[in-house]
Amino acid sequence: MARILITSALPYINGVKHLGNLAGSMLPADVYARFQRLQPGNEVLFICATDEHGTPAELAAAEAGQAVADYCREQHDIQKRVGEGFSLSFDWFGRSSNQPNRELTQHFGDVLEDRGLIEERTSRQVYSVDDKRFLPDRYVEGTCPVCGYEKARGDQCDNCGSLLDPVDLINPYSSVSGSRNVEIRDTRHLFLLQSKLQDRIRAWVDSRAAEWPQLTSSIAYKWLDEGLQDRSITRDLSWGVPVTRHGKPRPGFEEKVYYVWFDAPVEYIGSTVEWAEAKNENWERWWRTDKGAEDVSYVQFMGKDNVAFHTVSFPVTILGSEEPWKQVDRLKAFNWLNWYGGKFSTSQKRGVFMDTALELLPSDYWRWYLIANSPEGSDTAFTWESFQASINSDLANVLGNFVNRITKYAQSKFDGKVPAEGQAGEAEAWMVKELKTRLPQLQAHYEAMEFRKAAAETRAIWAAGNEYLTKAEPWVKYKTSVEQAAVGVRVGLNLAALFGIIAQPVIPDAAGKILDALGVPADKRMMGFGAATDYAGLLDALLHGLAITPPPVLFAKIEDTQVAEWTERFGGG
RNA sequence: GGUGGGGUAGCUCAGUUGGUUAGAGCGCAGGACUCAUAAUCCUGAGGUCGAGAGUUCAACUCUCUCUCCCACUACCA
Repeated sequence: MARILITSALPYINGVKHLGNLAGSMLPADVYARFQRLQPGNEVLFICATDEHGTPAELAAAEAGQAVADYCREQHDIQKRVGEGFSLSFDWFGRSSNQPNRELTQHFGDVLEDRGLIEERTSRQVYSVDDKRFLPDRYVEGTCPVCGYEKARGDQCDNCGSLLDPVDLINPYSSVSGSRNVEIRDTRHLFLLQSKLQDRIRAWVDSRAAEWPQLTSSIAYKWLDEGLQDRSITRDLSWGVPVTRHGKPRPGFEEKVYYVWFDAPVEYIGSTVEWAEAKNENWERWWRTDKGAEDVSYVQFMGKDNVAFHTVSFPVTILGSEEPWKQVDRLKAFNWLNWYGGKFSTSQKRGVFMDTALELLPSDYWRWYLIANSPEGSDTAFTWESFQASINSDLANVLGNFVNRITKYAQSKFDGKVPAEGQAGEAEAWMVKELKTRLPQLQAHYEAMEFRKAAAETRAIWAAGNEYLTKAEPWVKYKTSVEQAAVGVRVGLNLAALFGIIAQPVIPDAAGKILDALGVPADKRMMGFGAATDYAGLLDALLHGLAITPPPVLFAKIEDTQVAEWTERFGGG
């Protein structure tokens, strides 16, 4: 009996996420969670939340003319609904602004200070008098001291690529308001002394890196090799976790909060606490190795931009606390899903966003495409043409048509019942051999979190079903021997059920329709395939005489006219 | 600039420790079949594996140089 904790990188609160965000963490995490739930005996906890603090949230709220708390509550509800629309099966979708995260973050702040890992330092920051706020580097613009470009950002010049310090900009101004009434002010902040933990973090990475993909470990080692720098973990903002010491406002920090990157990963734990409070469950047996989490296997999913924070920064918080917190075991990172060679972009409205996607097509369509073309090995391009080709071929033609043809035939020739007659022969032996090699491979790909390969293998198994029907040709045999035709129909119906079972992680809605149509009971939908599996038995699992109902067409094809319309509307191509 | 990842059939991508004629899906051409959403099945065409050099009996695979693309580079998250 395995206990598996799964977290997806937390989507930021400032608006509905695009397909790239979905493909790069929430969706594969969901597919993996669904797969693991289908393994007999597994206990799975799948946690996510909105990441709500920070400057962008404040600015987005201001732009929307709302109080930031109201804005976040509204956006959280929207993201929650959209996630449900995509059948993301979070056990809990929390909020980093909720009380549990606040208390945990303050706890970590306290403990780290007790361990001598925090000190106050003064730093110089750009302050916008008119905006009444300190400005993060990228929100300060001005003339580049290197090349003279007039719209350089405070962190980097887009023209010459130089890395900049905002205090070096010539004629700086606020990109929030455009005001030039900005000045450099001293401000006190808490610094986390990451440099002191360099060796411990490296030792920890060494102990885990063998199980991480190359993308993950190379990013972690790069940071370690460059040397961990002490890092400010507080900000001059009002929206965030208040900085406290022993439960009371910290003197001098009344107007400051913890930096969003300090509190966001803590929300993995905080969201679990929210879940436990709501469901009357025990969160510590998932997170405290002294309270039952010792045997938990913890898997994180994220885009590559998040890897450093999960392999280095957050481990500093956890290891530095010297408390028995559960650490990540396996970490799956993704590259980017691109939009016609460029990037998806919220501000430029490039690409398709989750809410809009659901208006166009059912979630299964998107889920299948984004998993079958997952940006695992490198950045991957989304195009309408390949989306159309993939859906029409894989889902409509190979899977949908298979289910349709066999159920319709059973209905017209066998009274819509699973036939009992006939003996398995050569074609069935071939099919058993296919399943015997392919199902364990499918299983292995899922366990290795190789999602493209899992989708390809799933498709190959569906395709083998069509090949089987060509070999068995019940419609030909029916003319001479109804009994022989019955074998093909029985096996075909059982294959349809099996295809529904293996489809569940990726396309849960359609899989459910198939399994319902074939009357497969809930407890017969598990998919743990291995050496002990009775592969021949899979072809004769449905009860003889069981009434089946051909489901309505499972996947409508995507027409050329739709592609043309969407290309026009979304600016692809 | 530094670091990392890529450049393999028209397109999207696999290619394990270097080893016989480099693979898959889509697309394309031809054929078969008719139960089915003109779906399915079979066959075929198509690649000097970014360029050059080196190591080796043997290189898509290892080394070096060059070139192109992308990401990260710690105060956006």
